[in-house]
Amino acid sequence: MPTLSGKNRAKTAELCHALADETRLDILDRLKEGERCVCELTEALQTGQSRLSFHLKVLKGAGLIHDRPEGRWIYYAINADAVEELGDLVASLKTVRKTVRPSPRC
Amino acid sequence: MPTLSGKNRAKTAELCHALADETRLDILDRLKEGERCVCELTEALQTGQSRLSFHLKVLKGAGLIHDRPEGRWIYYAINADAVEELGDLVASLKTVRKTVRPSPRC
DNA sequence: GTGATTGATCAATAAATCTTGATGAATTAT
DNA sequence: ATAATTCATCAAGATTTATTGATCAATCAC
Repeated sequence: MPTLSGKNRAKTAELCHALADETRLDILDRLKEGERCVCELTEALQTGQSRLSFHLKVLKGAGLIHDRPEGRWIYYAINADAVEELGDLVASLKTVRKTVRPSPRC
Repeated sequence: MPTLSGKNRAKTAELCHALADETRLDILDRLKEGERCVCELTEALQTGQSRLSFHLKVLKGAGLIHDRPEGRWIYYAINADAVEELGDLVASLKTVRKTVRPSPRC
């Protein structure tokens, strides 16, 4: 349960950092259709293989995707658990207290 | 509705980037208790005012927080709408298709 | 008015991130 | 065995982001 506080904060930041890039969001968008190998993604995103590999590594490092080597190919797919964790974060942010405060002093 | 695709992608990336920093997560965690002025946050986070101001600007730029100037103080608070948008992103990521694929060729 | 406080902004530096092209390991085809 | 394909990794450079200290405008107290 990665929340805003405690030692999970670093993990939450890493998760969000992985999502903080248009190329990586694009990758995730493709993976929503199901697992894809790197060459398929390279073709789809029209970009360099090295560049794609870098972003896949970031996504994998954050736990958002996982890979499944099969012969010459490596298939990547969205990790549902990580999405759950992200949901927890949103839920946590929703527990905002109604601002009932006496005029504060600084 | 900021999803993974289309022109909203940039906005989604900005939203996630704002969350991709431990200091900013810390700020949000404090703001969950209700609105706070900068000097309160500076006190709570034990950090420089300039540094805090920078991160507040990032959060505000992403729409995650809003400010309310009152006399000498500026109160910051979480923007519930932005949290909703984040929820949409998570929902979007949950619509992952079951990987039913014939062995693909590259 | 003077002086203190709140908070933004700027300039300079430091640090992290991204991109590109090259190389190399592993697998498959011939 | 040789050659081609898939993909990771590395080094170098460019671009972004974050930190620090200084300055400035606005508000409030006296």
